[in-house]
Amino acid sequence: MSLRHAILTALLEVPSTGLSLTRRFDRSIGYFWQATHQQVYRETAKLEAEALIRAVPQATPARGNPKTYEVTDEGRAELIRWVGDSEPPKPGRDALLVRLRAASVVGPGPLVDQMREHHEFHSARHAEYLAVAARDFADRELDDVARMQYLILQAGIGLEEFWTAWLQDAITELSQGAGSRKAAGAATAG
Amino acid sequence: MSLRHAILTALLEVPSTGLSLTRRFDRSIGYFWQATHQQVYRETAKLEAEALIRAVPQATPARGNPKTYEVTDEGRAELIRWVGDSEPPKPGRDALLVRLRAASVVGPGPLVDQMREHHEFHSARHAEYLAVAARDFADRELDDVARMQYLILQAGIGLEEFWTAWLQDAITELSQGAGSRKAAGAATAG
DNA sequence: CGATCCATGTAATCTGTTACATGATTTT
DNA sequence: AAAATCATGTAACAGATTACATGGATCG
Repeated sequence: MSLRHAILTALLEVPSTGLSLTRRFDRSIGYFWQATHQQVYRETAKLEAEALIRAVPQATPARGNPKTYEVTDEGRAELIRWVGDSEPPKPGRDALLVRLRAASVVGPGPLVDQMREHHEFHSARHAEYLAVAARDFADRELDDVARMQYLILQAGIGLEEFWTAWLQDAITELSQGAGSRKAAGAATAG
Repeated sequence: MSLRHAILTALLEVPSTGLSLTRRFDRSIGYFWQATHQQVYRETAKLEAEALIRAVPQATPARGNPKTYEVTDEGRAELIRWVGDSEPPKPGRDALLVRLRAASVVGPGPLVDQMREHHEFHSARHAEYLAVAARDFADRELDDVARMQYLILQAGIGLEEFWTAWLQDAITELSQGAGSRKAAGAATAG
């Protein structure tokens, strides 16, 4: 159950409304954990009911009557507890690899086009991350907090770098193979 | 909806019972798509109802009366259709990175131990993949099918390689930093 | 003949996704 | 005054997880 803890973390960093939280799930947090606004609203409602977060009273209510949340002491304690939790590592789910495996059985079809799209996506994101790294972490002394943040960013950079390279290989392979032969229904008993 | 297509692929490779399918989701398929036996049974029931797979009549029913499934022509057609489907790439969810980000706000606690476990896991899996690569793909001419399978394996190898290296870095960083200072509640508005 | 494993399933719950609803506030 | 945007939500559903149930087969 990481969503609530991602929200607690985000709110500790800076108190936010549901919508601005959602926006952050499209950006920095969303690089490794996504959530739609419905998930955010549902979860903030629960968290407020459990008194792990609370709405900050507002002097001047803005339009749409937004509620700004902040984390309570109980919320902070819960987050600290959770950080110490251990969870067995589990490999992610990757639909593209499922597709490629299917393609190895029934033939690739237009899968290469898909891969080109993915390649573009990952390569763009890679550039994005590098820009953030240059902007926020280059040429300065990093304290412990900044070093942890940099580590997270480096994970992102490394992953995008990997996928970009792998997709490039895969595209080359599939483009070459497609013309010469057709993939037959050979079996690999997993 | 990749589960059903992962199942179709697996059954095309080799007809299986629910339980042996589940086992394959612990091994080869499970390297990039996991499923519990409940998911498998539910999905095979649906697939059979939709006539995308069918139970193979058995001469000698074994214990527990297992049903062996195979893919119908409709099933194969559906899989081919799905391989051609396009789906926007979405970055995976990674609970460990959420934890690390939380740790950058409330302090790392015993997170390093977690990371050591993960490091061990990924390094073991890396070795596993390399063994498979050496056993199944070294020193032989690869046809199109084998080359696609090898591509999938290379994705696994590359990812495990990356995580192993990154975790090593992260562990070093966290071990160094932990003694000197405590992470304070500095903010990074995402 | 009790323990263990094979094989399939039900039920409840949680998490995530998609579609739609509502009202208020800017903008044009 | 209409259109677009802000902000929060409801409802329905799909997908995933966890706990438990059942009955037969084999093993010691």
